[in-house]
Amino acid sequence: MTAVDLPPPAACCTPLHREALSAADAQSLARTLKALADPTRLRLVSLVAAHGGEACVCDLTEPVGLSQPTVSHHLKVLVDAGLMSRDKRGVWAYYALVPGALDAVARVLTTEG
Amino acid sequence: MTAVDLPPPAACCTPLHREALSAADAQSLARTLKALADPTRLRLVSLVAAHGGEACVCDLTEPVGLSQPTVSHHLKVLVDAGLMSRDKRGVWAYYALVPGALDAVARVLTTEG
DNA sequence: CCAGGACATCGACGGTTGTCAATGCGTCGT
DNA sequence: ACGACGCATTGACAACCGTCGATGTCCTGG
Repeated sequence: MTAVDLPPPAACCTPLHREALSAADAQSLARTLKALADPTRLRLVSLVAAHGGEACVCDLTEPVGLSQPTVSHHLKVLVDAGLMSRDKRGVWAYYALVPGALDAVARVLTTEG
Repeated sequence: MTAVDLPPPAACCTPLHREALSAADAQSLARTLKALADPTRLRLVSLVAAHGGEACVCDLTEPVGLSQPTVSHHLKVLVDAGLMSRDKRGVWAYYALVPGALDAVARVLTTEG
């Protein structure tokens, strides 16, 4: 894996309701949204947030009721999308929300103002 | 199609960063996000918004560069997700954003405040 | 009534995705 | 040094998704 497909920041730029999205921007935003568009990953995000902003895989496997490899896979998707960060400390890998990443997505979707 | 899987309003309820999402809420929100997590559908949304809030299929087919059945399919997905509305007037079918639907999604994702 | 246009639906096909069991890799006690 | 633990990676498989061409349906104009 060459990490060639790193998304820019997260869901950069365009307000979505002001001007027609370019094909490239649409693809970039879609990649971020696709990372969120899964019940398991949404639960992982909210579990991490409710767990004090940080949690290791072992904290998450049981609540979501899936196998450890599957949870690891989902967390990797979230990290690759720039929504979460991974910090390996000793034997444990701590996952945390990237501050502002979700808000950036929300801002693109907002049509108010 | 029995329209059995109508999503509640759109992406109801839970703030996502306050409490752990229930499995049901996660599934509901994921369904809405999945409707948005496609480059073509994002462009359709922004095209409709930039087109004065309303557009017919014939206005959208050429800008996205896809076949008419494909565009119709994507629009149906957006309508089923509660993000767009369809109004058939004569021969044409006019699609419009459901006011507040995108903002509801954005509000769930926001972690500020 | 008939021809044509706008849109929806159907059937099919390739690519992607979510899941698991099995396995590999570091790290910590003992 | 060795075994146990936490996590990542791999390979496989079923289910789903985006796309198209072909066809069906409804409205309009002549």
